[in-house]
Amino acid sequence: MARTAGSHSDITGPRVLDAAMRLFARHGYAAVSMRQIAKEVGVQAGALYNYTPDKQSLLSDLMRRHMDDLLAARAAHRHPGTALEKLEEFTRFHIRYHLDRSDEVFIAYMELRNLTPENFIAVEALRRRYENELESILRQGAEEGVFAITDSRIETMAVIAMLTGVTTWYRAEGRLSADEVEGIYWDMVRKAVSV
Amino acid sequence: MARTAGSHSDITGPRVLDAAMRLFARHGYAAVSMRQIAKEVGVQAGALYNYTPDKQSLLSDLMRRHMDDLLAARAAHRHPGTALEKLEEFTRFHIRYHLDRSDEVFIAYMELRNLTPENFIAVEALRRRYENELESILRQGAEEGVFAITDSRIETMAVIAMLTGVTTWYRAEGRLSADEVEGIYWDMVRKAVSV
DNA sequence: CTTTGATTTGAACGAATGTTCATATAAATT
DNA sequence: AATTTATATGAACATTCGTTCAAATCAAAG
Repeated sequence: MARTAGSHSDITGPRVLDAAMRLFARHGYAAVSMRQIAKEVGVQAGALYNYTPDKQSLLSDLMRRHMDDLLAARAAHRHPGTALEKLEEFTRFHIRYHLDRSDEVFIAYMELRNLTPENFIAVEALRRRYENELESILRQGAEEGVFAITDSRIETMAVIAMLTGVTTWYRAEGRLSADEVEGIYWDMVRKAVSV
Repeated sequence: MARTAGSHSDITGPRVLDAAMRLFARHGYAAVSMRQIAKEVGVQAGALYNYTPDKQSLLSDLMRRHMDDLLAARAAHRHPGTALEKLEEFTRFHIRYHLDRSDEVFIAYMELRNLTPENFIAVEALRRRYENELESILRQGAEEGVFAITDSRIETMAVIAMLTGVTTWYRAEGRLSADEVEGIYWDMVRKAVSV
């Protein structure tokens, strides 16, 4: 018996997913070859198959992990309170979380069509659970009489689209800090859904 | 001399761009082969090169044409008026236009990274011109004292992201008509930027 | 040091890629 | 009917693709 601990797979394994994430985010899943990923890791293409059964699994693993992490992080931030308090918390959480992980977010939104049907269904279900968090906040606000909700599903999608869009233009070295961006978006979200 | 009029290229030419648009929107530029496009047109792959110098030109032509059409349509709708009137006009125009051309819009937002650097610069400049239309409306509203603008560039991007997001979930056969969707989004946009 | 087995290499596989081109087809002018 | 030329074919090109696998490598256990 040998090589149970201290083997390279502990190191190479994560690096494969890491390289795949960076390359998929930059060039797109279909445009990235297994050989490019291998080169980024510093290994031959054949070695990748010790860590993934195929290329498709790299993509679906990245997506599932992202959605799982997002849902877990969100659950950790959830507190009881008024709808307005919850909405502010959700807004600030969403922006902060997405700014910190622009690569994962980019992949999660751009590469859905490159998922196998079954993988797509699984990832879509996780995404739907996250969206439902916001929708139930908006519904609570409507019951409290503080939010003007015509169709809670549409308002949910509109708010999420607005918030997630921040990843397409925000640069850490840019004019505004993440805190300032958070504040501006929170102002807009609050006004957009308020009565 | 022969074949100046009535030749097949009048028919095949547009069909090539049309097939490319549909397939790029569905599967992504990198995932679509010239042979798939040819099959959709009902022709052999070699014949495509009577209508495009290469695959990249198909993408950049689609994008430029879309941005040109968008800017021209927008120019045709532009009227003098208050900032609020202009914003409503912009909002309704944007949603209506984007709902009618979901394939073009999808490509224009998803395939930017597959453009050659020079093509990217050209398309990005057109997109920027369109965004500037909205930004100047927001600035006018700030001067009039009716809009609360902290950073006009951010508010511009936020509004556009929210509006464009409608293409990701709207289905013509769905629960709501385009008119109803327009109305809901206009309510949200107006409130989001108002003082 | 030898053994053991996890890890990596490097070559090979068939299939698919974008593009080219000589050849064939067919429509419109002469 | 003969000629001309735009259009399309179908085979071929050099690469690259995802994936497999026997053989080499190498670190830890005995």
